[in-house]
Amino acid sequence: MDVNDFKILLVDDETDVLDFMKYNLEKEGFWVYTAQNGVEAIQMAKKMNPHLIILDLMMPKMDGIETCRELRNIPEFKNTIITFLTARDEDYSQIAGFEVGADDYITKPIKPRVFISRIRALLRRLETNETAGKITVGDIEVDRERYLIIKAGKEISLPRKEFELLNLLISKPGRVFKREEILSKVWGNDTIVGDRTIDVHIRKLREKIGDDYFKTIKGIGYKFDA
Amino acid sequence: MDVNDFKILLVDDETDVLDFMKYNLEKEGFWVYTAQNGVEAIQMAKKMNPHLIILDLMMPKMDGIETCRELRNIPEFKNTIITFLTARDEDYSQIAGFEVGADDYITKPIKPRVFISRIRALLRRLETNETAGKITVGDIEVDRERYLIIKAGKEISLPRKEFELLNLLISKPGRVFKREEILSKVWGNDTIVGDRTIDVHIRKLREKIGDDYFKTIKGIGYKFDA
DNA sequence: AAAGTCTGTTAACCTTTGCTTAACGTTCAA
DNA sequence: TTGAACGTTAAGCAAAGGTTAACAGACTTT
Repeated sequence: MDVNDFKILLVDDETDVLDFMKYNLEKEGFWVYTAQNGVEAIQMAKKMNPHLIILDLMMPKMDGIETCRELRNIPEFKNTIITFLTARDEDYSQIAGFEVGADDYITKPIKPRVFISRIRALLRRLETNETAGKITVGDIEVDRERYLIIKAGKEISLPRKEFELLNLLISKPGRVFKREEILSKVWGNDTIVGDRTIDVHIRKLREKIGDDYFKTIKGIGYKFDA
Repeated sequence: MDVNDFKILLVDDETDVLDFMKYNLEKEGFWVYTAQNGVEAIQMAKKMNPHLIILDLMMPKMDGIETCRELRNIPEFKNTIITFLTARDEDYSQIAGFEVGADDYITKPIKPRVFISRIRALLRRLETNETAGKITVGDIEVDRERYLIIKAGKEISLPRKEFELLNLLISKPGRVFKREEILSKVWGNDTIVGDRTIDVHIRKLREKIGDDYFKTIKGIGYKFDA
C-alpha cells in the first residue's frame, strides 16, 4: 500500500484548523476528507471508509469523545485508527480519550513536520503486523514511542529521518523498498531532494547499526535483512 | 504500463476549468479527452474507454452524480476510476458522490501539483497488481517483493535486467517470447541495443539457474520451461 | 540575543557493478 | 555446405551507489 492510498478523515469545527491540516496532508499525497461535526463525521466515515480519523475534542453538538465512542460501536470502524486533537495541557481529556478507544492524540498547536511524521507512523501500523509501538527483528528492537532502537541491550537514539527510514525498512524485513517508495513514504510525495540523500541516510544507519543489515538492490532500492 | 498510455476523460461545463486541467495533465504526458456535459461524457467514454474519469459535480442537464450512476451501470465502466470535482465545503455532495460509486473527489480550486500527484496516485491503483507477489514454477520461485529467486531453497540474487528478463519469461511458462517483445518489455520501447545483448543476459541466467530452463527457438525468441 | 549543537541536505569526488559490445566460435536448418 | 542465427568471452564504459565534508536551518542552551 502506498502513501497515496491512505484516506484520512479530519473532523474539526474550526474551518481554519481544518484547512491547515488538509493543506499539509494533501501536500504529502494523502486523501483528505473533512467534516465539521460529529454527525457529519460519522456519515462521511461510513461512505469513505477512512484509514485514519482525526477528531477534534471540542466540538459543538457531539464532541470528540462521544463521536469516537459511536464510531467504535460500528463494526467496520473497530480497527480504524482514531486520533484526538487536543489543546496542550488537557491531560484529563486524554485519559478519557484512551478510554473510548483512541489510538493516539495530537496536541495543538500543530507543527507541520511533526504532525506529518506522526500521521505516517500511525498509518504504518496498518501496513505492518505492528500491534503496539514496538517491533523486534533479529537482535534489533525498534521503540517507536521513544524514537530509539535497542541493539544487544544498548540503546541507540536516531534522528527523525534516520529513524523513519529504518522504521520503514524494518516494517517488512526482506522486502525491497524502491527508492521512489522510500522517498514518498519518508520524505513525502512532492518533496524534491537530491539523488544522494537516501544514500547518506542509509550510510548513517549502517554506521550506527551495522553494515550487513542493509542491502542495496542496485537500480531498485534497499531492504533490511537480519 | 507507461504514464503515456493512460487515458483520462475530463467532464466539466466550464471551458476555463476544462482547459486548465487539460493543460496540466497533457504536460505530464497523459492522453486527455473532454466533454462538456453528462450526455457527451457517456458517449465519449464509450468511444475511448478511459482509465480515469473526472466529473464535475455541478453541470446542466445531467449532473455529476447522475452521470456517475449511469456510467456505473455500464459493465465496461464498472472498474473505471471515477473522481468528482467539487467546490470546497460541499461536503454533503461528497457523501452523495460516494454513494453512486465514486472513488474520490477533488476540490476546487485546483492546485496543479496536488492535482497531478493525486491523479498519479489514482492511476497507480491500476498498475499495482501487475508486478507484485510471488510466482513459483517447478522448483524455481520468483519473489518480486524481495527481489530474489529461490531455487531448491537456495536464494539467488540477480541484477536488475536479468531479474526482469527471468520475470518476463517465467510469467508465462512455456510460452515463447519474441525477441522484439522481450526488448520492448524489458528494455523499453525506444531503447536501441545490439543484437547480442539478449543472448548475453540469457546466458547469465543459464549460468546461475541452469541451462535447461531456457529454451531457444531459433529465429523467434526464448521460452522458460521446467 | 548569542553561541552552540543537532539534523538534513547537498556537492564533489570515489568506487563498484552491471550493461553492452565487439570479436570470434558454434549450431542448425535449408 | 553454408550462412544466418545464436553462444561465449572478456573488456570498456556508464550509471548507480558510497563516502566525506561542508553548509544551512532548526532547536537548545547560556
